[in-house]
Amino acid sequence: MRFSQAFIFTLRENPQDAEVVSHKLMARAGMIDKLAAGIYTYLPLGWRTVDKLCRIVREEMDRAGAVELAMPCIQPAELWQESGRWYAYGKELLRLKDRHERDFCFGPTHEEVITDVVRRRVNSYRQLPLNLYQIQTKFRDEIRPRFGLMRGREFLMKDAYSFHSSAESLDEAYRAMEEAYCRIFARCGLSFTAVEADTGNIGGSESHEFMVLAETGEDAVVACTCGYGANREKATSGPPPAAPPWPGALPPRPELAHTPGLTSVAEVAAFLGLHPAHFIKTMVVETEREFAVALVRGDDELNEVKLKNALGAIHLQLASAEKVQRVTNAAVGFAGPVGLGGVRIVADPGVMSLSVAATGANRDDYHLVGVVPGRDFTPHLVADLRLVQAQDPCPRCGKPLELKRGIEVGHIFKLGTKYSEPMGCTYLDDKGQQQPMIMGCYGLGIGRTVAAAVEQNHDEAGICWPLPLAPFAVEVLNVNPDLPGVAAAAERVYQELRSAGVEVLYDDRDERGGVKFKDADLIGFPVRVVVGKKGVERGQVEISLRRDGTRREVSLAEACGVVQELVAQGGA
RNA sequence: CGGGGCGUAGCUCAGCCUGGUAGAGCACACGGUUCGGGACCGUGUGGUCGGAGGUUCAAAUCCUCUCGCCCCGACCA
Repeated sequence: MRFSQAFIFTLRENPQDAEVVSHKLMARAGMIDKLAAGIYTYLPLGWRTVDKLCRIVREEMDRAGAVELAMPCIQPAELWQESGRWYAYGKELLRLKDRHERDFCFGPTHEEVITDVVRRRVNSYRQLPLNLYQIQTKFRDEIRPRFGLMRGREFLMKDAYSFHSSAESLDEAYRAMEEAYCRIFARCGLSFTAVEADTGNIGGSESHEFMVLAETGEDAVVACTCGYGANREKATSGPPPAAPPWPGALPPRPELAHTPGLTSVAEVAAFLGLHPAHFIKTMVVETEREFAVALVRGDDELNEVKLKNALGAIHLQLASAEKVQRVTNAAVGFAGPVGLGGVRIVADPGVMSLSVAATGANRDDYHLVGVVPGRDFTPHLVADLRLVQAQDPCPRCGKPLELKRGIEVGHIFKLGTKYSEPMGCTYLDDKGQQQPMIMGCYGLGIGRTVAAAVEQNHDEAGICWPLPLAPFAVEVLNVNPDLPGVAAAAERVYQELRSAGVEVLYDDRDERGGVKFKDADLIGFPVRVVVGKKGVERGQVEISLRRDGTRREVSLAEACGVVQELVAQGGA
């Protein structure tokens, strides 16, 4: 491909709305172009990279025994009503009507469609297991799209769905997908980790996320040197340090303490001469069907996802001040479990292990001191509600946990029968009994993975593509296009590389050398062949690597061979 | 949805406070000098100042409404 014909428009400056490096660099390199919030055009260079990733994904999916198909992006509401998600999904689901006023949605995911496809054809355990995948554009009307391709509304995703007649079979497919994902990300040159994850609204029993570690990641993950890793939403820890001994004598029953205007644990603790760990932090939350109260130790934070799961809720949020008032008869900051009725109370084990504690009195400007869990109140449920902190002991080995940030590039789930059951996707087992199929689903964000690759592979000058994702492996840079001898030499190298099957871009533009060098660095071709006047006079060209900047002079005749070798070595 | 910010040339922005002929750099076109790391000089093209309404002799500038975009939060296979 010749640069002059390649539709490449680089930007000298960062677009005004770009926040993270991947967005800035991909926009400047002329790979993507924003059309609307969270909606992007892949320009030719960007599309080539996407295509590279897709090929890798297809190879690994095929290797793992999955079969490709393509489902519609527009889906009828009926299917979503069958699974129940038409009602469970919020505004994130883009709903539309056709000219007959029939309801449709733009698919944010395809469990319903694939389940329908399979249920109408497969009816025997002999036809299982199955694993089907597609690479397709999806749309989720995110509340807040941001960070370019990292959180778009319209985005490309590979999604695979497997169907089984036994948990063992599902497990096999799950492991195969896990391995395929590792191979995919490794082939892309990404440094990543797989962590345990919450299953969210998709549902299911087991779930792992593939995280590319990066400062700009939107997800918090905890990791231990022993190999334990989990999304912070899901992470557990060993027992945190016990609260310090209670100062003074244990009162026979809770006593009121006047704490005017003191609403935070830290303030009240300081005022009463107690440690924050002596407190029971009491939070009122609201789910789609009830109010509930969560209790964690004063020095801990609430993990809302854990609470949501403990309550069996789909949506959960902290109650507004007005609703807190209604539930506790007090302003925010004075809630406590003692004497609180009419709502379910869920306590973290850390709260129950306090021998004595202080907490809100459900009365403005008062706290209770000397509260004994189990004596003065009894929660309806005790469950892990604690948000894991850095330095907490690892739940497996006890060593201190690390807190990192990651970009979620893949997510795999064991769905079980969450879709097959309501949608009647069943098979006859070897005893002639009808059973719902056991399902798994496996997502991989294409655009997000590309963005993550840029986050991990760039420098001051631009992108440093890992060779497998580079839009072109090699650029031939003609420094003096006006000199016929140089042009002929560059043309020769270009043609030889092309004939050799190397993906090469020839910068034949009538531009100054500096402009071409800057563009080459920005776009980030792993290998560069510079053809210029001085070299050509000696029959030499310069070959350099983007990643480490190393250069070498080789003869014109050798150039193609050397480049092929470098490409074969991975361009690094 | 709550809080904050921004919409002026293709791009990045100044001008707005304090109303009075719409600007710069880059890009683009032409001429010349340059030519291995985003060249220089000259000339030129290009703008319903996001939109609607209002105040005023006069609005990019002040007021109201509206749309879009960005950031923080809540939210999220």
